[in-house]
Amino acid sequence: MAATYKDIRRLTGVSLATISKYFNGGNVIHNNRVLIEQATRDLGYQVNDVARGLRSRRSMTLGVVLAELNSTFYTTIISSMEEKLREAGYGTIICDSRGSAEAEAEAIHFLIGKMVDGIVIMPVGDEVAGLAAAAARGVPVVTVDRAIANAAVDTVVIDNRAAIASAVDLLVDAGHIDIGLLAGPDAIFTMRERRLGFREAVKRHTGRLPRRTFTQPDPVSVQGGYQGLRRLLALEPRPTAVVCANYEFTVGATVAINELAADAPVPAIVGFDNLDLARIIRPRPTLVVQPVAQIAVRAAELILDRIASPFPLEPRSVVLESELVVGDPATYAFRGGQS
Amino acid sequence: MAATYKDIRRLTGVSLATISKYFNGGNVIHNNRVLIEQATRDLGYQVNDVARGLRSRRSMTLGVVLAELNSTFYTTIISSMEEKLREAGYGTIICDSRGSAEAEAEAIHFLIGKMVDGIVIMPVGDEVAGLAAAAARGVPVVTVDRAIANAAVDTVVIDNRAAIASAVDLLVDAGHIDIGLLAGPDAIFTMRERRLGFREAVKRHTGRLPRRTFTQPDPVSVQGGYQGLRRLLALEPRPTAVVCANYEFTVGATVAINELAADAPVPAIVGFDNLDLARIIRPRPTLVVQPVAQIAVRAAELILDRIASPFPLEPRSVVLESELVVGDPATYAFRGGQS
DNA sequence: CTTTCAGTACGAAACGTTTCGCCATGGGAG
DNA sequence: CTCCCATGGCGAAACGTTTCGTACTGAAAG
Repeated sequence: MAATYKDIRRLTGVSLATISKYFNGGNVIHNNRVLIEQATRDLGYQVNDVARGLRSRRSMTLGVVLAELNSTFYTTIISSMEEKLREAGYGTIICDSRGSAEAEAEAIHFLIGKMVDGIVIMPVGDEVAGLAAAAARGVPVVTVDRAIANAAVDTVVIDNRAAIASAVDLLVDAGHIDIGLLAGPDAIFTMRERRLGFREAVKRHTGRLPRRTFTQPDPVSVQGGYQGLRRLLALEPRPTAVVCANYEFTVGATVAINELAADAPVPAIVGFDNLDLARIIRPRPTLVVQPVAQIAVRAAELILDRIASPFPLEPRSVVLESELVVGDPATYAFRGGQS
Repeated sequence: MAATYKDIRRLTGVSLATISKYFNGGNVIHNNRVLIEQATRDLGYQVNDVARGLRSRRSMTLGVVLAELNSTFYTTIISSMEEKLREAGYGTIICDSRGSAEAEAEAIHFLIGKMVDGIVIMPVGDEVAGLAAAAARGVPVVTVDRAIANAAVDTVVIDNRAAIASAVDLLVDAGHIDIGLLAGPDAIFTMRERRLGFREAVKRHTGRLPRRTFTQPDPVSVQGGYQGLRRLLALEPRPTAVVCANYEFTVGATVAINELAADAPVPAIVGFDNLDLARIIRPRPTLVVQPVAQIAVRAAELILDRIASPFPLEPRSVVLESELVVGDPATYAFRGGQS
């Protein structure tokens, strides 16, 4: 159905080798160039990347495995990354692991079968099952957002401890002492780091470790943030401020606060990610904002670099800084002790 | 580097044809089956989909072209669709056209080169440039969310007129007469349909066509919704209610309303999409909610069906209903005439 | 007037599968 | 005991490229 080099040869008399050279930017004598271009137009010819990939062993396709397609944070990263990769000529196959390590391993298997030239992964847990398989086939891997225990892969993360510390600092400055944390399980890199950062920061300020933390098993759930905030508020003494360790928790906590009885004391709150949120919620919340576009761009750079490099590179690790976007003072002010 | 059939043959003595049969689920005598399985394990063998795709002319990969990866509405659809497609054994290559018809055509070109077995597209405008090329190569196409003028492709859309009408009905019932519309340009199918539905509904109720509509050239922009609402409110007489024709506009309009002076009359508002929004904004807004998961599933079904069908099918069109999720009465109540 | 060399062109052999046509085997029907 | 048919196996030829080694050309160098 679709035209091939052979059709072009038939129309032009030029050999396959020369046609290949033409389509790969090589030098071709003017006359042949014109002939090939004419034939290409006449036939509506388009290079078959599958055949090309088989022979050249480069599929010009990258795989992306992410923990949750339904999360703004991840899709924003994908969006920037896809743009960058396409500019470099690469297509992007996206797989959603839905937070399951098993699905993640399957996805990697799948991508290897598709002969992707590299894999960008936002890992579910601390171990990624398919990593050995990828390494065995020389498929480079870059992890994003979450680091992997002692694996020789490139990594892009933010400084999670500093991120949380900046939130704690603000709250302490505002007069809060009893601060709660709403985070996911320690099995998740970001949650563990943020919890550690939280403890460090609280200890640094108060000399004591915090007690008020709530761990929600499902990290990417609005519902979890909702319940978590309610649990925290049920504690005695009740925390006067809460830090939410990711976007979904921030949304859930906001919902819960919205539902508080009018006379109930509203806790101060600092959330995570997604600046848009700051614009639609009143009073304007304070958020730890990650440099999403940068994360994406750096990840793309790392993987492209590694693919291009003729010899194995040392594993590299990029750590980016987050920013605390301070909202309406009413949302983080200290309004006196517990009720 | 990676093992091939030849390696398996070397270890087992079984012919390539039989090995192929095994990996395609054919009948293989018990002894051979065991041998092949053993060798597969020993070698860490995995089928090369690129070679398979070249020979069998089925790449088991689908392309998705969407107008904006940075839009919850689209990513939610992608998420459900990817799951469905993967279950059927297909990988998904995602391309973001960023609202540009040119990028859209490029994306289709790119996908055709990758020998995708089908393309799901959320078109930018009323014409899709690459459609002919896809048809010429027998690559089936399904459009989602937006229909395309007289093209022989399958389509999944919602009943946009009814969707908007349900919003207008609610507002009219609440006592509003002077209702504004915040929509994007008519070049976009959904925007055109929703505007038409709006006019029809208003006319049906009031006997007159509405005058208060604002068209924002950039349809997927929060900023546009923000400006649009301010423009509408600057009109004399001022509309007492506003319908927002998509998600981004709804967010933008909400921001604008949040910024209204405390004493300024707040217009009633009905928005579009993304139920999560309803949970974090207080008072709870009224939203036209599209059946996102269903849209995705139906689109996946259509494309898989068409790929599987040995003979060309009639173009099919699926129209789904949206749902009006009514929020806090305060957000749509009529509070008297214009100021 | 030969030698050399840069610039191109070409044929043929890959790349790792699937698929086609043909052959061997063996058990049941006649 | 023969014949048939179902089952499974095999070799070889694709699929549409890239790439390797070789060969041609004409102009510059000797």
